[in-house]
Amino acid sequence: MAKQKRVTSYDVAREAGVSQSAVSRVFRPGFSVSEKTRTKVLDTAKKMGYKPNAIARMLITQQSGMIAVIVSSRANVNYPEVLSQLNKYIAQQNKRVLLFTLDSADDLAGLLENIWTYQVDGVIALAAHFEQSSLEQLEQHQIPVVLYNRNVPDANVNSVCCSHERGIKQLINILHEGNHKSYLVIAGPTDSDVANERRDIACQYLKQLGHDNVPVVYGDYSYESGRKAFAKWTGANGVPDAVICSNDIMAIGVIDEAKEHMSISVPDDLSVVGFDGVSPAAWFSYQVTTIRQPLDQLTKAAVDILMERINNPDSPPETRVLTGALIEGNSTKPRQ
Amino acid sequence: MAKQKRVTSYDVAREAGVSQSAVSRVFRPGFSVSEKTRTKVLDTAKKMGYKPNAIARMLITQQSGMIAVIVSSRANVNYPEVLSQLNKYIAQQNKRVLLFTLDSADDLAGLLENIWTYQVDGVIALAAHFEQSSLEQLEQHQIPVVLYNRNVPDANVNSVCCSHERGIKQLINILHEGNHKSYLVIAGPTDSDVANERRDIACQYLKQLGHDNVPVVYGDYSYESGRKAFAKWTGANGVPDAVICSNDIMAIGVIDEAKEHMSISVPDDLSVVGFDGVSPAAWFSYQVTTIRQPLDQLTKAAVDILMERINNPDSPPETRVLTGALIEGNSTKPRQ
DNA sequence: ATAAATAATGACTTCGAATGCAATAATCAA
DNA sequence: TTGATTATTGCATTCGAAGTCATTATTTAT
Repeated sequence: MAKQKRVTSYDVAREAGVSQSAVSRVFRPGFSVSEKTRTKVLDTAKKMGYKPNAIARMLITQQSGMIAVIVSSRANVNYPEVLSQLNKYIAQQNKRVLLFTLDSADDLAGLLENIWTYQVDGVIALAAHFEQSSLEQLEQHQIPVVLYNRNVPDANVNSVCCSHERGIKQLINILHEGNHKSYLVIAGPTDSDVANERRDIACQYLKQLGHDNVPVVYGDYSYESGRKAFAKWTGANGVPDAVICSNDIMAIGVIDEAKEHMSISVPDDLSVVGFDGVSPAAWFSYQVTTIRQPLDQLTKAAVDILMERINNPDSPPETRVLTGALIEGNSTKPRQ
Repeated sequence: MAKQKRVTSYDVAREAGVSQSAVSRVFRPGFSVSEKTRTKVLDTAKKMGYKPNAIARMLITQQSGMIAVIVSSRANVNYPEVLSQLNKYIAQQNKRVLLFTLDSADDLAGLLENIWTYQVDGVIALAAHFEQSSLEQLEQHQIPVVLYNRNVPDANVNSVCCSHERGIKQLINILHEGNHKSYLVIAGPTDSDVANERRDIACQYLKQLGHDNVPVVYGDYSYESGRKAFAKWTGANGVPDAVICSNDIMAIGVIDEAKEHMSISVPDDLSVVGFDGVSPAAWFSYQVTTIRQPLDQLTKAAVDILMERINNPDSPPETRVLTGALIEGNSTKPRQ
């Protein structure tokens, strides 16, 4: 039970009667070692329980094999899943995820400095509101970055995102063609870029279709906030024909609120659409009409793009926009 | 735009006219440095954009400041949230989460070797089925481990878990006292320790209360699996008085299946209980009677215990069992 | 068999910060 | 002012593996 001392490449070298360099080469792929020494080293290494120290390797190779993933501390509803997926693909590339939490937006500069000290091979940002200057900070350090579901207009950034524009227009088309007249938009938190984007797209497109001055109320993406926002607005203004929610969970809240407290039938008296395509949206009690974000492809694309920049730092920035799939549920229905 | 060279402590030392040691000491808390050199160093460091390299520091101090978190690749439903929480508390301790994925149980030994090479300060395991031997492997390397929601009987391990026993008994008491006669247990995947534990506790306690040979069918914790398991069993055997599901999501599946395909009313004709207390369980359309796992306390406890072992390696192993809160929803009702 | 080409090896340096130790400077007491 | 204490400093070494370069062993060609 004595405190095990760490076995180093020198220990193995001595024991196997070779040089430390030889041991090192055996553990690096594609280096020239004779079969004899290779087996000798591998045998003694196994016998002594030697594994190359990742930290020392990082220091000398200047490559940590780690990818920094930045998530917001007040986690957006489906980010945990995104994180899981990312981790899966990153692990497939034989790299590791090093997690960083961003508490408030103004910590970003400090956080990036911090990330940099870890010599990470790349960064994937889920939550941060990136300014151009932050990106430059990382560029200076030659660290490739991919933004997930975050568009920085006219910046040279790698990013993947689901086309909110296309998706939201599809949803609104259904409502518009279904002859809905009065609308309500329930948007997400205003400090979220994505939430603002979804809101703006909806409002603009509605206007374009002739629905001026559509009211907008705000939630925080949660079930409760959806319920309350809907209850409060309808209490004062009556029931609209259709509610456009910035995510599925709030849409579910709206549906439940209608069901519980009002004698409003969804979809007969009220149509509701969401966004994201999370699993509860498909549950029988809700069947929300929504756009499913291609989570799997999005995360895979993010990792692909990042790997490409890591292996080939001069590749130009790339934005990959994937389109979500329209899911026509049972929460919308044309008016007579 | 030229490739920025890394600023080292030597560079700062030269520029500030002091030794490298001085620079190092300025950046370590609690070391003796005169006020004059401290400011001088800090100024030039800031001017040159110097930050101590975390990797080099890890190598020399033998402390990485990283906590390995092991998650299963086929993620258990609510692990993403657990991960987020853990990350939050670990970040509070000024440490980082390094994620590791376990694909199949037999990779564990290799994975642990791998983890060890990163010199992590500690390990939190969410998913792994740990054998005593694996634990010894880490113990040899002096790396403290905390198991999350995983009991290794008569092993000296640090662990936190929610008392399944107490919770499930509470749920069953409600059903039993509510005069339910026929039961069905829908268990989780058999390769999950937690799932098996929940199943066994339910069956044993039911037996103890005089309900022999309660049938058990299996799902995989998913909504669909809950629906199908319930549909299949009732199709062949009729509707029981009560269904005990190993998690909330399957319970929700059961409720929806009853609602959709059968003219079974929950809770009038059928009582359903779940486990976990995930948010959808509280939604108006379901209101599942369940036990809420104290996620926040569990994760906090895990991190606390780990930090204690890191700072004081000789602390004896500790198991902290937290009790979940019973939530009486609207999915259960006493029989006449 | 011998020159030429190739493969394998080891000595030594490197990555960047931390720290033991000895030397020096600053402070204090008398 | 001098010696004793204490606070700062710098030198040199360390952590553990990787890679450069020159050297030696091996293979191939002639």
